[in-house]
Amino acid sequence: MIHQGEYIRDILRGEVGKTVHAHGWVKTRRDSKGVSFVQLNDGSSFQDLQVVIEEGALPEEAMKQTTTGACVRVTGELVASPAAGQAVELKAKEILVYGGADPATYPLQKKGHTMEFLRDIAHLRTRSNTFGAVFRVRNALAHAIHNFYRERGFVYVHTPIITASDCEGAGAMFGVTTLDMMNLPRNDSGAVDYSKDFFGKPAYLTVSGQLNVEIFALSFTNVYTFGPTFRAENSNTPRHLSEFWMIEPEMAFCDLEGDMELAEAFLKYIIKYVMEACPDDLEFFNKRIDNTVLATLSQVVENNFEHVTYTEAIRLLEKSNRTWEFPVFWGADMQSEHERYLTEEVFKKPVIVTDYPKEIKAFYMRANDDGKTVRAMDVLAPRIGEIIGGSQREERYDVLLDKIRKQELNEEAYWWYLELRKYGSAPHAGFGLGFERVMLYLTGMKNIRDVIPFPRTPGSADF
RNA sequence: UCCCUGCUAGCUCAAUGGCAGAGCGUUCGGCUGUUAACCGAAAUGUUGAUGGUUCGAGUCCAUCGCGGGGAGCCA
Repeated sequence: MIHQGEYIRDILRGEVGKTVHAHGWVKTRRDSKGVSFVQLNDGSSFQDLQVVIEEGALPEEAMKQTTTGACVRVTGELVASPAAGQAVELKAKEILVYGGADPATYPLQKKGHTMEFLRDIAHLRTRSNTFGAVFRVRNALAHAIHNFYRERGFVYVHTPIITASDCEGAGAMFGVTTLDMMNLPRNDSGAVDYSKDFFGKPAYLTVSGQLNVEIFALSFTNVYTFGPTFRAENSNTPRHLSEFWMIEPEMAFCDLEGDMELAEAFLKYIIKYVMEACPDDLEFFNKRIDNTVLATLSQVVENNFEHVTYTEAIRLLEKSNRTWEFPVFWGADMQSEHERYLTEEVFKKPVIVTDYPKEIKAFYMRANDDGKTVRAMDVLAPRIGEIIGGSQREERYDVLLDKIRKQELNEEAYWWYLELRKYGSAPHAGFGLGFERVMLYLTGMKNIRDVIPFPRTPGSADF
């Protein structure tokens, strides 16, 4: 295996004169009279290692197989590069071809490909410049998230992926069953008899770890989850996946102000972290994908988020003298066009909207004294819309029970959630952040299917 | 799920209802310490599928499939 110090990333910073072994996949090859140039990449950095092969230095058979897409090990001397583009290059003395790649059929060309085409070859797109950069950033972002919470004493909680409680929210859920679909057990009234199913009752893939993580917040104080989430909604947009990753912090002894403070610090931290960890990759995104990415990220890190209440936001929209496709009035849910107007035209930066009407928000959000609004907050970002949704939770037993009853939810299903308010309740708050939405923001990529290794969307679960 | 739009060579795209094209890639040759190199030549097609209209359909019509943009749902 390859150890620290042996990746191409390390070789590029290596000492001239040393003999090194470079392992990787050939990105391109250029031939001149008497010399060939092979760009080698092992995923460890955006920059390739330029391998220089003088005529006759390597066996002809091996040279024939050293084509775009081939996997090779090159042994040689690291030398200073006489040309621009790289500080050092590898002067080949020996080559081992692990696996060739027929140039006539290898689909990746030197020229740019569309994201749609690359998505169809998800087993090879990881070797392209764009997806190399995307997945290095994704990796750095995951580390940034854990670092942020660890530095603040948060406990990382693994909430369940399979859940038998259908009380997690309004999102459509995927069923999990081992029943024979061709021969379903029925009860007397003809309905499916789930007592015969694997868990003895209907089970689903989780749409959120929030309710579970609240249990841990009321024991470990500050906690977070970071894991996959599933939505069976028939959403076909560049911003939705059926399987995506979500980060959900939850803090005891915390109100909405503390929640917002953490959300802002969190976004700034992870952006800064990735900017420092992946400068080459971000520069590539800025050059080839979206030339506003770097400026936008710096701007977010350096400035404070805007804060408005829902009521103020509605007033701003009403004052705009625009004709909206969806009418604006107090009590209406904000639409994409409204969010975009606020973030892209009024404030031109992330905006935190708070205190929404209780009718358009979830039952567990803490009621304000005005009787009309709840302590909810959405962080809206230019271009991608809602990136964080959170709230202070209703910690008062009677108020929560009343809400569950008024919304005609299944009171019994929430028995343990209610008991958390009965035994040692505490004010607490949290939010959910879509991991891939942050990826869109960081990379400037336009489609969420291109920032996750293997996208799952309605009608599509390849690879 | 709704609205709009697209599907032609490996890729990106041309083609008034009338002979199926180009660039890139590939192969071969040339030139050059090259950087998405350059010059010349060659090979490459069930025009997404199924029906229909027509003397004749890549082009028009219908249905289906898949992609893209927008919307809804949301993270």
